[in-house]
Order: sequence, then C-alpha cells, then structure tokens
Amino acid sequence: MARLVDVIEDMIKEMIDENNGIATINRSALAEQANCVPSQITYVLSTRFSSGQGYIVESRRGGGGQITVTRVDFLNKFEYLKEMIDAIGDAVTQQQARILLEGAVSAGAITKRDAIIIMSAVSDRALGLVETETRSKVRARIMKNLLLALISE
Amino acid sequence: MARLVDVIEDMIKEMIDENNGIATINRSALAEQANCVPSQITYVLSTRFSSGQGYIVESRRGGGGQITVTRVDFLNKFEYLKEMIDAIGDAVTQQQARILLEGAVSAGAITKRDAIIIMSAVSDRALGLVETETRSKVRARIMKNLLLALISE
DNA sequence: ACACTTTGACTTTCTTTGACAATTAGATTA
DNA sequence: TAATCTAATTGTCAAAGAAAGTCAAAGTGT
Repeated sequence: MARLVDVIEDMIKEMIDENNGIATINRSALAEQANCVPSQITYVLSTRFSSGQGYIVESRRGGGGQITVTRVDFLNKFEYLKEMIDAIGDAVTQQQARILLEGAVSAGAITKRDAIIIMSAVSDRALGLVETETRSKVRARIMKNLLLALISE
Repeated sequence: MARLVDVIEDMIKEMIDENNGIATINRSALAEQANCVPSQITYVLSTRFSSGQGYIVESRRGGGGQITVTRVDFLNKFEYLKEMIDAIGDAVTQQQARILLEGAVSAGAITKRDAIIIMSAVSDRALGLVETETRSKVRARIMKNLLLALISE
C-alpha cells in the first residue's frame, strides 16, 4: 500500500501544478481529505517541500490561517535569462525586446513589474536621443546589463 | 472564507485610495457595514495600519468623534521621485546618477534592488556605444523613464 | 537495529467578540 | 454664564475561537 507521505506529497504537487506553481493549503481540511492527523501534513511539508528541494513554504496560524507552498525554479530562471541574453546579441529592436520580455514573464523568469521597468528603459521613447543607426545596439547593451543585474541579485 | 480582517483592511484601503490618501472613519458605521463588532475595526487598525506600515492613525472620541487614517509612505515616495526627476533634468552623469540613487534608497523612496537595476541601465558600461557628447542626455532620459515606471506601478 | 512514518496531546499565534471605561459635543439647568 | 447632564463616540482588555506548530512516543519496513 502506498505510504501516506507519498499520497499527501502527490496531492500537494498536484495542487501546485494546477495552480501556477502555488498551492494554498488548509491544513486540517487536507488532513481530513487524506484521512490523517493534521501534523502529518506538517511532516510531509518539512520532509518533501524544503527549500533545498526548491519550495518556499509560508504559513499563518489563527482564524483563517493557511499554508502556501510555492515552487521556485532557480536553475531554470538562471538558464532562461542566460539564453535571453544570448538571443539579444548585439542589437535588438523595440519590438523584439517586448516579445522577449513577455516570454520571460510568462515563463516565470522575471516578474511583470521587472518587465515593465526594463521596457521603460529600452523603449524608443527612452532612447529617443540616440541616433537610429546605433539605437538597437545601445538597447541591446542596456537590456543585457539589466538582465545581468536581475540574475546576480 | 475571506477573513474579516482582510475585508476590513480592503475597505479602509479603498477609502484611502478614493480620498487622496486620507480616510475618515466612523467606527461603528464601518463595523455595521462589515457586520462585526466595533472593536474589530480597532484591531485591524492596530495590526494593519501601524506607522511602521506607512500610516498615521488619529482619532477622537465623543459626539462627532472619528478616526482618520493617513497614508504617508506613498505620498512621500511619490514626491521624492518627482523631485528626483526634476533634479535629473536634461542630463546627468554616471556619478550624479549614483548619488541620486543612493539618496533615494536611504530616503526609502526606492528599494536597494531597484537602485541596482536602474544603475545597471545607466552605467557608462551600459551606455558605452552612445557618443560621449550625448551620453549624459541619454542617461537622463532613460533614468527618468525608469523612475516614472516605478512611480506608476 | 535503524531510519522513516504515523499519531495525538499540548503549545503558540492570530482572530473575533463583548462587556466596560474614557472622552467629547451639545443640550439643559441653576 | 457656569455647571451639569446626556448621548454619541472611540479605547481597552480579557476570554473564546480557529488555525498551524512542536515534540515525543509508538508503529513499520528493510
């Protein structure tokens, strides 16, 4: 028979998958669903969802309390940004920049906020004073610097 | 079910938003609206609108008494960034940019992280391809765009 | 034998409620 | 006018309620 820990682990992972990388758990409700005591959930969380395993677990006690489990993918994020920097290369147009940033957001590599910030720095409006011949090159350079700053922080 | 505290917190924040950063509250009326005892309002105020969270709460008892909640952080931040944009003007050197950003961080107007990001976009390294005569002007333009993006987010 | 699971009693934290106290503006009275 | 009363407000505090956390003892599988 499958071990309880495994059952619960799967349940939580499924919740995470179904919900964009974030599961919001009501401990006692989940315990009831899995037919076990609430502290079992705590046990699974601490043995299978540690930060070393790529998860962030936050919780609140008291009325309306809850546990949230977030899956973070540092490696992928890092890889993604590196590839993005490659893709930018020596020059990038405003359109290309926008597309790259949108892709990064939906891949979860950067936040929407950061995308907006970066876009505001490399828009044609921001770079209006740069001659059109070099503009795409300047844009590429700024954008790569911004992405590197995001990575190494 | 949504927590009562959260509901009330949102109600108050909405009032603040709708009214220029200042909410004037009648405790018992708000309690009735939220379907709770008046002291619940007091509880929310003390746990969610402390000065550490950027709010000033003042009150008066007795006939015609009331509670006012003022948001300070956002206003100050906003003002600070506006002045910063003024200070940048048409042109700004790398040194000046760094000093302005450090000031903004210690004033709490922007986070250290954002300062690093902005600096990475306006450093001489990022703007290396821009001719030296126009570089300070380009830098000013990018920096102002970035700050505006921060403000309006 | 050992490491890992499962259970449950007890603890800690946060929220909700209600009774009672303090304060104030305005009306009433001496 | 000055003092007093009254009604309208907010403040305080402790108890009850609603989660999640801890830890040690008992159970299981290899």
